[in-house]
Amino acid sequence: MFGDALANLLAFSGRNVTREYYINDAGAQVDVLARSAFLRYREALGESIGEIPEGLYPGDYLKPAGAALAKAHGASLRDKPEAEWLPLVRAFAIEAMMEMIRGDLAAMNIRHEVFFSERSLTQGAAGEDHVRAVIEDLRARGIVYVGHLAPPKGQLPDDWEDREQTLFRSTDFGDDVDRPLIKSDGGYTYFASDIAYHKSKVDRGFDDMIDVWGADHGGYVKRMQAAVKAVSNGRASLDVKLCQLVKLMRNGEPVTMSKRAGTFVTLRDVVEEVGVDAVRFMMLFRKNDATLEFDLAKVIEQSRENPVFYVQYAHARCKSVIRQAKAAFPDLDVSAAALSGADLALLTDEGEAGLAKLIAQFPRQIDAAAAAHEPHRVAFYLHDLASALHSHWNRGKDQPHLRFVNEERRDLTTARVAMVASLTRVFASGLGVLGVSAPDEMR
RNA sequence: GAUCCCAUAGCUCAGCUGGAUAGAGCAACUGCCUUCUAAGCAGUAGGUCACAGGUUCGAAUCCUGUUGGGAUCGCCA
Repeated sequence: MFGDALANLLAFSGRNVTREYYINDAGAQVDVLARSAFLRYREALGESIGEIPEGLYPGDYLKPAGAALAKAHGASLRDKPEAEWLPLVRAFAIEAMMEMIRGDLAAMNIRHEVFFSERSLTQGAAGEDHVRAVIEDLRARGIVYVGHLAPPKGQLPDDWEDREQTLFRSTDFGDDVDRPLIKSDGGYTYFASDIAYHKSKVDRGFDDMIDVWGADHGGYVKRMQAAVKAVSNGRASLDVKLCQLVKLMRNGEPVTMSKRAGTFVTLRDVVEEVGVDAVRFMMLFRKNDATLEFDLAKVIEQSRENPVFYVQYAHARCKSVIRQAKAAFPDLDVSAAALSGADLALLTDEGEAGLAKLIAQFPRQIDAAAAAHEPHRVAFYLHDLASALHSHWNRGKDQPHLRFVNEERRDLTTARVAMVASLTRVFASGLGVLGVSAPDEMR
């Protein structure tokens, strides 16, 4: 959600943005996934599989994939050796997972232009190995070498053994130690693939890259930035936005996520409970690097108090004013072109001046938020703007001459409607950046 | 042992890249619906900006150190 809003923000401020989703479909984890799916496949064929063995994924989410496999292949895979079914089941399981992920993303209003497969780096259409190519390129430039790594200070891992390995000279680019590229089993490290992936981005012409990671990967930032420098000869930049892990609470108690115990809660569950607008606004109404405490009970019970409604209500009020103005002056032209001729000098009240000032800040707020890569600023700006509008609106209760629609004064109403039309656009645009809907009315 | 992030009101968080009496929401208390939507407004109360130094005309903001919390630390993903 953070990345989606940031991309919206950058696009809205005039930058050329491409949103990519990096699919981790390589490495040992997908083989585990495939074996787990194969187990569900046997289950779907009627076998009793008992407890899911240690080392495989126990989640129920693979059951549909297993059933689909059974439907597509019958019992034909069951007795074959693993080497034969693994590639097939793996591809099938990856597709099933991606289907699920796409569904989750859609439910949260998150869109991507590109889904980039990690597997394609080593197994491209023409069979080329981009990871190998990058390593060789860097080796030729002396940035990759074979050497030894000192063990970490403090606690020594019990299985530590000194060995010679292929290393990336990330210390030349600001990292603390050099980083290995090839595992002891000869496979590439995750980092090696990541270098190739970012190289691919650079080659495709992306000079300003932004990665969005979970905070548990914080130790990874320096080496990735080092790699981007190396791979682009310092031309490209990489900003890594770390989103803190959500600490899920229920009635003040931390919720332990256990799939077996049925206490596993996904963001999608929350979205389905309280609505995508409320969740998105809540997630974006804070800095990305601050830990988010997410009390499930409170979120659901107090969803009425979510600040998103405050802002959406402000937008709805603006729409209401325009409807009322049309009712009072049926022939009033509320198009942007017509309203641009309104006499804004008639807006002399301090509340109106305050609103006008805030409206005028919108472009600068957008620019500042975009430059800092901080979409939450937009959310806070909108909240301030909504506050100013609600406040001014209520002054019309005691002072009827301040109401937006004045049936005696067509010129004044026109000027006020012009301002409200701008407000409407700002609310709609700002909420659009956050990926939150801007309803015409709330009842 | 090392690196990264965080510490602001009882709670959840802002603080526009160094400016004047540090702000909002929730919780508490007091008012406002025959009038454009009360999902709203006005007000009261609540803070030694973790602590100690430093830079500066000026620091919640920048630097150093300390404490407390979180994350990470060859080949995991």
